[in-house]
Amino acid sequence: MKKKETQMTLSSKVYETVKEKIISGEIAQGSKITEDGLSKEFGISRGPLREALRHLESDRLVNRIPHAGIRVVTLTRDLMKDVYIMREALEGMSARLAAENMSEKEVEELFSLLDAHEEDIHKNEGKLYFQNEGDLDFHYKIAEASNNNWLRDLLTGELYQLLRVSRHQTSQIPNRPHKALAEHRNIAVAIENRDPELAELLMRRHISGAWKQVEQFLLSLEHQGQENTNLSAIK
Amino acid sequence: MKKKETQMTLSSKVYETVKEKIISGEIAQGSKITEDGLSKEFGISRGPLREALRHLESDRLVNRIPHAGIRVVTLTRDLMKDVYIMREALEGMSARLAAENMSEKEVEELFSLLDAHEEDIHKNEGKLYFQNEGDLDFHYKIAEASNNNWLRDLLTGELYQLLRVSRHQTSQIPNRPHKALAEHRNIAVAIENRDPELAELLMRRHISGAWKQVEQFLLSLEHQGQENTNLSAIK
DNA sequence: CTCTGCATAATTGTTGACAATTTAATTACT
DNA sequence: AGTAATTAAATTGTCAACAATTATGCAGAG
Repeated sequence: MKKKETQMTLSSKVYETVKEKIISGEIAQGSKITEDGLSKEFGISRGPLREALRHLESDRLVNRIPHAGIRVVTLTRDLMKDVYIMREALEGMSARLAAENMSEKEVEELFSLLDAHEEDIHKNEGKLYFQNEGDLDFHYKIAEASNNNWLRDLLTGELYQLLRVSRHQTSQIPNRPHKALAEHRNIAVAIENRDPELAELLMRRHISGAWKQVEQFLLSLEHQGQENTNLSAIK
Repeated sequence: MKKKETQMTLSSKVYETVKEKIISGEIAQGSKITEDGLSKEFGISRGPLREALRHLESDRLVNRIPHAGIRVVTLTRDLMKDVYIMREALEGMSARLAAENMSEKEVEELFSLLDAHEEDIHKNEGKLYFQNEGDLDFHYKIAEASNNNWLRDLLTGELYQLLRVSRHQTSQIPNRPHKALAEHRNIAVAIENRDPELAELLMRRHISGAWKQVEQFLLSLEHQGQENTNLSAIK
């Protein structure tokens, strides 16, 4: 499963590198990207770089305006709302499909994943990073079980990446890991029982509930006059 | 609202042209595309062409294999199933959002659109083209009313385009336009009554019902030994 | 006759220079 | 002094040549 690094095309390598820099926050949200600057930084010509930027654009990690330039995405509250609405629709469907298609073995793996997360929660009480990682792991696994390539690509690609970007902002949210884990377990049980309707319903509730928490957090930030945390460096 | 043709970039012009050629069937499904061939056909260099192909790739209209080449998408039954599942999830959500957000004026326009379709059906009894056009018009309008940029882009972009490609194969399906129109009306009424749950439910039924018809049609084709209609020109 | 290995051809990946467009800064005019 | 037009700088868009990789065809050995 190891990829031959030497055979990877330049543009795909640059794509991965820039993507990680955006997700990690090393390249700030809303900051402007110049092709010349990046190409010199990586020591490549602008050709492959442009293709990498096209790829990032279709991932919605950057916005391009013809002749004007490229800006890294800015996670406004409106954008996050769109993301969570998409997640509710797509992950709900994904949970339904998982309940229909998941093999017995995969269901077992899903439960052992949940057990591992419970361990992590007890061990790392208060360390939100692991909780968030665990949350994403669970959703990732459901998406892979959907047996629908397009759906899986969207959930584990664009949407997943934007969530990782946002995590740097929302990681301070005082969430309740036990509650989230319980919700995950209920979804897993519905899948185990081959109950597609219930699996979808529970997943949708889980995600819309998460959005309510995130939205409250973002609103409280804005009301404290810190709205610039999301809009920094626009100009 | 008119676009300045002269300001459109070459790559975007080529993108639109090739896209229409694929949708119209002028470029056959599964056929191989060479950069050199297309660039000579359009009289441009390979640079902009490659970016156009990248765009088509992210639209899922072509498949690219590194160093090996590019093939136009082939609409297998499996792919169509994925598409309709996506539509059920996303258009269902779109109908829900439309019921929440659509302005009074937009609702009126939606109903007059339906009236126009009814006219078309009576006038062009048996002319399936208009019926399909009308069907897509309705779904297009719902998508635009969702007030969610990402959702709208997906429905009116990738998914919409693939449906247009498939219409050349499925246009022979003996559908019942009055039934489809009645379902559209019920959805519109649910939106008018500001009933998001019902609007979503009806839209999902409408789409999954359409898929059952399309699937039956594709299966009957395969059983008649005409499965090659979908896979022609692979090699 | 089939399989392996090499050489050739075709295609994609990459580069650096050049052209076109937009943004800004400066100058001229009211 | 303020505004509009004009020019200069920076950035993106495009091109054609070159390099790297993969597929193809042929020759020869088993």
